[in-house]
Amino acid sequence: MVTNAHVVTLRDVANLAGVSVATASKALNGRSDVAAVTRDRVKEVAARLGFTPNEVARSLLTKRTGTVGLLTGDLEGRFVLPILMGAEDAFGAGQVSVFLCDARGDAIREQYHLHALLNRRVDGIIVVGRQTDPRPSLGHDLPVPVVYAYAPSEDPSDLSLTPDNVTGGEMATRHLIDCGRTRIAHITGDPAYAAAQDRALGFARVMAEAGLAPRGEVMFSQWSEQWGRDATGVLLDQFPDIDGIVAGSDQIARGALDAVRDSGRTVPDDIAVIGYDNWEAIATQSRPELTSVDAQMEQLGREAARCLFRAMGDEPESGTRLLPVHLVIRGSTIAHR
Amino acid sequence: MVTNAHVVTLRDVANLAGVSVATASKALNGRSDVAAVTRDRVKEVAARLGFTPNEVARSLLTKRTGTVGLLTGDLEGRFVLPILMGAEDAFGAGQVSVFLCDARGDAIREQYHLHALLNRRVDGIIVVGRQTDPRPSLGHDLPVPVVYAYAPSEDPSDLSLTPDNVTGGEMATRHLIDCGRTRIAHITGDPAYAAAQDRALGFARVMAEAGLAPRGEVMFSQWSEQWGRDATGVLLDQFPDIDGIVAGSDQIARGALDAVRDSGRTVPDDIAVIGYDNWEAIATQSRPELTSVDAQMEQLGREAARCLFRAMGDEPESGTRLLPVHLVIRGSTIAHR
DNA sequence: CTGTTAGCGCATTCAT
DNA sequence: ATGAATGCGCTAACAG
Repeated sequence: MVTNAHVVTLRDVANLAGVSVATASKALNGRSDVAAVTRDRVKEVAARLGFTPNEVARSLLTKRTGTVGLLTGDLEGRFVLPILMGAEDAFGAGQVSVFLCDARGDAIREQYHLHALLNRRVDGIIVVGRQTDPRPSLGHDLPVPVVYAYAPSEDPSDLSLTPDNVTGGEMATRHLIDCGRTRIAHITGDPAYAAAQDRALGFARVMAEAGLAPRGEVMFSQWSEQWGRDATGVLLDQFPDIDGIVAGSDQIARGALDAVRDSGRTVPDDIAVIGYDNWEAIATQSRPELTSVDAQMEQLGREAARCLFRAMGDEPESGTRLLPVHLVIRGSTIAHR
Repeated sequence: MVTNAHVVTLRDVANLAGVSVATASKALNGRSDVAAVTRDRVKEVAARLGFTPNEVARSLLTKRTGTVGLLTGDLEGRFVLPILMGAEDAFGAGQVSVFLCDARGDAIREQYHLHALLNRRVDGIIVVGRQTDPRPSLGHDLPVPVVYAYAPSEDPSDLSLTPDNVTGGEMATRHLIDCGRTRIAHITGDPAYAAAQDRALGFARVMAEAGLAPRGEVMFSQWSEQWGRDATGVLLDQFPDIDGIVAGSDQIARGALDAVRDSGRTVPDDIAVIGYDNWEAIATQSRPELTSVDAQMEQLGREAARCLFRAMGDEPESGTRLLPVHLVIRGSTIAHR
């Protein structure tokens, strides 16, 4: 703050090095047509003066700012953060800086932020939703490419990346079956969420394939531990022979763990429980630790960044791509020994 | 993407409106010396063409980009996210866009990001740490103001904002005493954390003031539920008459809840438990819900933004300011009835 | 190899 | 009230 009022410019460097601004520019940018001695001298002076190239000026000229916008609906959501991290990471390795915009679930604010981003001439935009339900497209009359992450765009001609929840539900269910369970129920969250429906679909498919009858209907309600406890309580009364529970989220699974223990049964010996999301704070802190399906959000963010990068160069892709999820096995399905 | 290759510029607007670029600029920016009819015409044309002022060009001229950098050491941390949200919110209300940079705990990366931010000519920087332990200063030879949030700078001539953990520890302890508890212990996390030490200090002070002897030494170890369970188990053996536990975090508190229940005792009737951080996912999902101390991170982020805003204008402030925390009372200290 | 000339898009003098 | 000229800091043609 107390520094020299004058930020040193390329002109200062050139003057002090006794060359023209153009030559200084070439020297600093490693262009070939400049004498080695000259280059060294310029670089030395630049370093001595603490010269930092003004990206703003450069951007104005090159029509590329080296910035992208990360437009999120809701920062609070557990899922957006890893996506941000992945994207930030993928870009950070390059030369791109990231503008973070939180619309707080408000369409007006989103529009406002979108304009700010366009005015700032970002090279591209990643839209990160909080749910896997399709969301309205930003439209196609934008001067920059857009990639939708987690929440896909309603418009199939946009490029969207979203985790494969159906396969996730299948994997979870198959894992319980592989563990020798046959009397399995599915407790999950809000039926209004595509995530809940998709996972339930995966569950139903694998059960049918295996020729197993689910213990009761799929139980939809809320994404909370409370619901996990309550639903499990009902389940244990209704089907005392139950030996496996596929939960729609780690929180629900954790509630299930508590209810099973309260009933005097043991996890995983009597009943195996599997969660979803692999939320570390929940999954690794419970007793026993929770086997869970990991949607690899950070990976998704990285991939979104790569897609955007490609779209900024060549032809843009389109369509909704389902990204793979994977299983993290812990003590709630396979006991330690 | 398929749009007009040519982004419309002020010159286009001026041409079509039949005025000079200068006049168009004045009209759009609401300067007084322009005829009402002319202004309307220009505005109409601008709207029709979908003109968006190029902030990059404007920045080059005005020497202000309307951007700030949010430099964080670790996005994963639960504490930085609300701070980001608060800052983003406080700025978003104005005209400032936020660059998000995650150094991932690496000093080299931090330096790298710092340079990128300076090259992009941000108007200011907020440095967000993951712990409340003081961190190295970015230095004073920067051309823009810096505010440190959560993790204060080691240099007292920097401006730092950090939550008041000592008072937080005091509040928690006093609350238990107010609830009629007198045989109180303190279980907390890693003793290497300033947060653990500060809260323990607050605990010790209030106990002394109240003339109460803590049940045993403060138990330091890890910020985990496991530790909360284990420590509480020991405590219950050693001091069977215990009636209150001040936990250094919500996770520890939750472990304590489990251990207390396992011992056949009841919370809060037999033993009151209070957590720290007010981490919703933990505090509101436990049985009973957890009373906790909230450090108001979002508030801290907002305040950091305000401070930076001020520093960008007038004289910069300095020193480490402790921000107030507050108590959120739930069922783990006062039973419902 | 180096320097000169021309802008990038815009806001701001200063004439008119 | 309007417009022509100037320049922010830099890169990219050119010409020397």
